[in-house]
Amino acid sequence: MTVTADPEIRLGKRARAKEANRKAILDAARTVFARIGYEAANIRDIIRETDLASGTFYNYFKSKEEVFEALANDSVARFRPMLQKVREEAKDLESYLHAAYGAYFHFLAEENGDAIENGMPHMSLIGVRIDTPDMQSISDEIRADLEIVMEKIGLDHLDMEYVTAAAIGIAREMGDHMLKRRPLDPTEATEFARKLMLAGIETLAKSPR
Amino acid sequence: MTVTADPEIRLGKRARAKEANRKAILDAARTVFARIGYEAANIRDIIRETDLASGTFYNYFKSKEEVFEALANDSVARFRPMLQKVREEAKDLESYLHAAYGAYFHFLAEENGDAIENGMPHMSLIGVRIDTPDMQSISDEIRADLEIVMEKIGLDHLDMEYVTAAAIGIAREMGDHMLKRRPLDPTEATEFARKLMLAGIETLAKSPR
DNA sequence: TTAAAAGTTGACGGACCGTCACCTTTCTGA
DNA sequence: TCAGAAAGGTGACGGTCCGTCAACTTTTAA
Repeated sequence: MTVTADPEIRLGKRARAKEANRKAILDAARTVFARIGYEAANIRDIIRETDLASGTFYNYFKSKEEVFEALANDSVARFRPMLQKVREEAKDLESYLHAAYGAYFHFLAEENGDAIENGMPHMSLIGVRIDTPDMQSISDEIRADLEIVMEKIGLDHLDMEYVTAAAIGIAREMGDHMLKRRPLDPTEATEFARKLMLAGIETLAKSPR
Repeated sequence: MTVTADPEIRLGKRARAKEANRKAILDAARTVFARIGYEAANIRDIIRETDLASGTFYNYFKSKEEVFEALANDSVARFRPMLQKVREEAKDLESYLHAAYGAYFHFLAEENGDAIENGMPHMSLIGVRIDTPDMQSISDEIRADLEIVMEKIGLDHLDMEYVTAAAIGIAREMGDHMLKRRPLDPTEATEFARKLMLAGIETLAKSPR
């Protein structure tokens, strides 16, 4: 006899419907964005892909942009634990860069490997040139991580905002290009970025201020 | 007695009006984008800012996006000669990186220094996360330049697409942050990027393939 | 059992879209 | 110089999508 673990039971009918509707809208949006592209898509297209009425959309989201943000935040939510793991396991700067770039490029390859292909704008972290608040917070996390790692080895006198910006800029731009190559090779991209950034940081640290 | 140098004379009334209308629309667009932001702006807002009729807009541009592209291309057109100069004067990799980043960050500072401030999305190269064809061609030019400079010193066995992507990613992301700092210090950003990238490339070149 | 609360529905007024028939201005060449 | 042709400006119009809201249905809770 199940106690109260199953969402079908612990949540009322009303709450379950809400969850389902929200998910239906997000799924529909993913489908529509993939089919005709984010720019071209409109709210009616999305709602038509579900069996809900147009008015219902507005009980869940204010705009197409907000739906996009929710999808992007899903990606961020999936990525964040990886970053957490990277943070915990990193021994030094090199291993941190390796793990962080590795996590990012592999994540990107998996998220977008097939899903995109056609004209769809990047749904995951990359290229979501719409910078959502969640995105910003990832950037902040990385900066904090870098500061910790670099402080350990006495390189914390650098301009950490720029260091982080450079690290992220490399990831974003390289990521775009990596996704266009066949076969997808996130490992290659990881090695490249790691070496580049490591050498850069070490040299900057030595250079006179 | 003026011969035929003055546009007021060498062009017919018709042609002059066309130029003026086009310019009026572009100026209005710049104003409106700056005032209410690119996303929020619509074609009627732009045309209302001129003394033209709505139908006239479509004799010049197909959409708001196309206007944006024209504005972005203006920036690109202003930037391209600088890149040309950098190319001609660069002696080696270090001087090329210095000159190229310098050109970019100073250009950015001048273009956006005041003009932006409020919520306007970046109009110049940076952050125009809408990647226009002209933008792409700048990227290609830089890659070609880097290839030439690096070939001279025997570093041309690297993955030049990734080298270029990294260089541009650093510029884009650092540029965003630079613009948010007061006082604007493009020289600082230039130094940072140059050192980072130079060390990275040299190390990559030495590392076993 | 039933009244209140929550949530859904789709029709509606409003905004912006892109077009096009009409009109004004400029150009051309006789 | 002038008349017919060409270019281009105009704004009203039908169409689409927007976001809202009163009416309705379903769920909850007492």
